[in-house]
Amino acid sequence: MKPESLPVFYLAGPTAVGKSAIALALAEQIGGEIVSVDSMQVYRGLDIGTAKPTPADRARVRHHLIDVIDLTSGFDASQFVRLAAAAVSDIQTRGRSAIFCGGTGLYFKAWCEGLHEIPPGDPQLRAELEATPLPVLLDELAARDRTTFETIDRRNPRRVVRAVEVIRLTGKPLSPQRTQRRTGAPEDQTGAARIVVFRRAPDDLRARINARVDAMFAAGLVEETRRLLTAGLGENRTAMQALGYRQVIEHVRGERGLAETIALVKLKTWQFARRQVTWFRHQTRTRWIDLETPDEAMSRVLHATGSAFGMPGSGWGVAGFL
RNA sequence: GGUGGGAUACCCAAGCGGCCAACGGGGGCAGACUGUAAAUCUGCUGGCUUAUGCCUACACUGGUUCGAAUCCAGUUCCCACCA
Repeated sequence: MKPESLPVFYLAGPTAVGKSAIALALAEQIGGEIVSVDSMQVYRGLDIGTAKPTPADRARVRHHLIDVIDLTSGFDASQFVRLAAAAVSDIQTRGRSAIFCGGTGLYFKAWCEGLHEIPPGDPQLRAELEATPLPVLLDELAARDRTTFETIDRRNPRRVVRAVEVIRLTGKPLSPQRTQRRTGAPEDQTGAARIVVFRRAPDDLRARINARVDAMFAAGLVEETRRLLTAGLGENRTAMQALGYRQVIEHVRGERGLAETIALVKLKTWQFARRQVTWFRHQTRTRWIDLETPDEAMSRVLHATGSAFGMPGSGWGVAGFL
C-alpha cells in the first residue's frame, strides 16, 4: 500500500474515558503507531499528572509527540502540527497507520483544518501586552484592525493580547491574515477527517476520573511536582497550568491541605472533561461512540472495530464500522 | 442553668423596613474558542402555559407596620463564654 493511502485514525474524548487503551489495542491489531494529541504529554517530566503512557505501553506500541520538549520550553498548536506531520510521514514510511489519540481539541482542529500564516507568540512582547490594561489594548486594536476588534471576544484578555501581538509583529491587521489557510495540513485538502469521540455516562466518567486522580496521588504526584519545581516547572507558563500540578504546587506552598487538594483536582478534572465534550460537540466533525459502564461494552467496541480493520480502504474513523 | 452571637436559595456568604427572588463567591447547566487550550472567556441558575405577570420563598409561630429577610415576642436548633 502506498504510504499516502494508509488510513489515519482520529480518536478523541474527555480525560479518563478510556481512549488510550482503545488506541493501544487498535494499534496492535492493525500494526499502527500512536500520535498523542495532548498539550501536556509533550513535556518531558510531566509523567504522573498527565497519565502518560507507561514504558510498558510504549514498548508495546510506538508513540509519537510524547516527551518531545523540555520543561523550560513553550509549545503551541503550530508546533504540534509541524511535529505531527513529521510523525505521520515517518510512520507511513514504515508502512504503518497513524492513530491520533488525545483530548486537546485545538490541536485536532489545527491539524485537520490548518492554521493561518501568522507569526508565533513572542514571549517578551506578550509579557508586555499582558501587563497592559485591557482597555488600552482594545483601543489599539480598534485603531489598527476594526474587523478583528468587532469580531473578537473583547472580554477575553488572551484573545485580545494575541490579536495585538500579531498586528505588532507583522505590522499589518490580523483579519486579512486570518482569511488565508495554511497549506500542508494533510486533512485540509481531503476534508475527510472525521474524529471519533468516545464518551461515557456522567456518573461513570466521574468515577473513573476520581479513581485516576487517587491513583496519581498514590503514585507520587506530589513528589513529582516537587522535583519538577526545582527543574523549572514554575517558570513554564504552559506546563504550570496543567491540571493536578497547578493545584499541587499550591498545596506544596502550604495554601491547602492534601485531602482538600485531591478533592480539588478531581473537581477541576471533571470540569475540564465537560469542557472537552463541549468542544468536540461543536468545533469538529465527529462520530460519537458511547462506552458504557460494564467492561463488556469496551470489549464489544474493540471487537467491532477490530473486525473491520482488515477491510481495504478502511477509512477515516473507527465509527463507520460499528 | 446564665449571658452573648447566629439560623438567608445546592454550598459559603452579603443584606438589617420599601429600589429583594434577594450583592458576591463556589458548585451546577449551557456556550465561545484558529499559534498559552489540562488555558482563557461568556450566559443562565426558586417555580409557572417564559410574562414591565402570578405563585412560593430568608428556621418556626404570632405580632407591629400601608409595607418585613430586615422591627418585637415566643419556640426550636447551633456556636461561644460563664456556672
